[in-house]
Amino acid sequence: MQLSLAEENYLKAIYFISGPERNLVNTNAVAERLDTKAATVTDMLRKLKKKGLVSYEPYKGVRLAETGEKLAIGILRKHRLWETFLVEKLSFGWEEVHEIAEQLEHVRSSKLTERLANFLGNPQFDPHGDPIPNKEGVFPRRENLTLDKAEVGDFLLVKGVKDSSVDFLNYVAKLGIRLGDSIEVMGVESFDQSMKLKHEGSVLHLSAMACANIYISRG
Amino acid sequence: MQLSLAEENYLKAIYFISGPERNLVNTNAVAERLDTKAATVTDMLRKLKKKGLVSYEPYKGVRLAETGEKLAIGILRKHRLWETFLVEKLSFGWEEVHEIAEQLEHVRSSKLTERLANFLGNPQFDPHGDPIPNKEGVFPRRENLTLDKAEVGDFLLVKGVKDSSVDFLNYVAKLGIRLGDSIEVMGVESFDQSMKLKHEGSVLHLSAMACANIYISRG
DNA sequence: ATAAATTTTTAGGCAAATCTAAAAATGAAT
DNA sequence: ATTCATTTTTAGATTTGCCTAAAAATTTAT
Ligand SMILES: [Mn+2]
Ligand SMILES: [Mn+2]
Ligand SMILES: [Mn+2]
Ligand SMILES: [Mn+2]
Repeated sequence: MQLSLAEENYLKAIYFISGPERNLVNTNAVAERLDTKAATVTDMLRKLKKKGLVSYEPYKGVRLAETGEKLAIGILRKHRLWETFLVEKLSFGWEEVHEIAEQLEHVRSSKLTERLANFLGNPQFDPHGDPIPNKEGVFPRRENLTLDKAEVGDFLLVKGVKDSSVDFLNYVAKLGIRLGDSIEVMGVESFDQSMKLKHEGSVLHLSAMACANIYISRG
Repeated sequence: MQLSLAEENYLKAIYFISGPERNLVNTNAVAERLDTKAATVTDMLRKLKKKGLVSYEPYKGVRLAETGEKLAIGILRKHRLWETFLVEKLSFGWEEVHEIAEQLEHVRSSKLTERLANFLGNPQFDPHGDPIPNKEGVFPRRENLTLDKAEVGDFLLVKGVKDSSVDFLNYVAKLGIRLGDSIEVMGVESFDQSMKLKHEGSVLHLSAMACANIYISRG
């Protein structure tokens, strides 16, 4: 199946919006995510349906068909591999790579994808801690535990970020927090749930909102 | 200037057809190279002219304007850098990389291009021995001497291939000839100008046609 | 110098992906 | 159960890149 760039982006958008529960996705949600108009989305949904990539009933919503999901995951795999390449091999900052990977993910060559994965040491997670599906589309397991759920006295490892906006990524980088770092919860302010943390020997204060966007694992 | 993929391919096609002498390029030549129709080319030439990227007079021909040439060389730089990456880092064969580089060359990010160049050690020549222009668009010098011009007794170094077709690249690879190898001319058959060569200790026979497509330098 | 062949452009269309504006369906509120 | 608001689709255009067929210009041959 030879997809256009636009079709690939629609599949990926539907994949993300529908989430792990594979919910029905609204036309407007797709339009907003792709920064386009609802009428444009309707056109594309009919096209994707005709190609058998989604199930779509007018006014009801859309969800990925099996083929569509396979393709979406394939594009996601490429996206995250390229992001890893850019950070690990070309020394890009983790806030710079998404935009470039949005282009690279559309390069068609399964041999390239697999050679790249191998060159990178078959990474399981991308620079933001997001799981990279393997060639068969299977994701490595990751606890979806965020820092705000931790308790005083916990010793934790930083596993990823939930919010991958440039602003948040820059903020986390400025704090010196990197994936794999260990953090100890020293206290939680009951007024606003902000946290006092020990990180690399020094003490940090993070808002509840920031904590809710950092993935961690226990010990 | 934000170019479409099609526009970039036209600029590159005109660049190659016009050659180092910057000759006027015919509509049909562009159509043939891009595997499209003359009428389509005419449309695009008017568009590129309006953008100031080419000078074009109906029925006369087209040539790149300064901006157009700069852009074409920039795409060529990316193409050859990606080819180098694929061969050097991902162990692709030199006959496989052109097609993939045709896609990668359109990825827009000057930071990516320069990081990639740096990662590769700022190579001067691509896997086919073709010169890689630097960031300013300046090409490294290469003698355009081919093996068929050499004489008996010459000691030579293989510098590149003139014909980059998959067939020829496979043939040269099968012979075991690689860039940088040294070759000694043992004899030239006066009947058909085929050459008897010493390469890596053994003796090779190459047709005049093959020899005319191998770039060499003297000692 | 004409005629024939070739090249190039023009005319008219088509498919993909987008838009705006209007109509229709759905869902929420009285 | 109507009415109102929101969501979604339809209708009608636009732009880009491509096509075929016909016309026009240029080049080549007689
Ligand atoms: Mn990303
Ligand atoms: Mn990522
Ligand atoms: Mn190439
Ligand atoms: Mn090359």
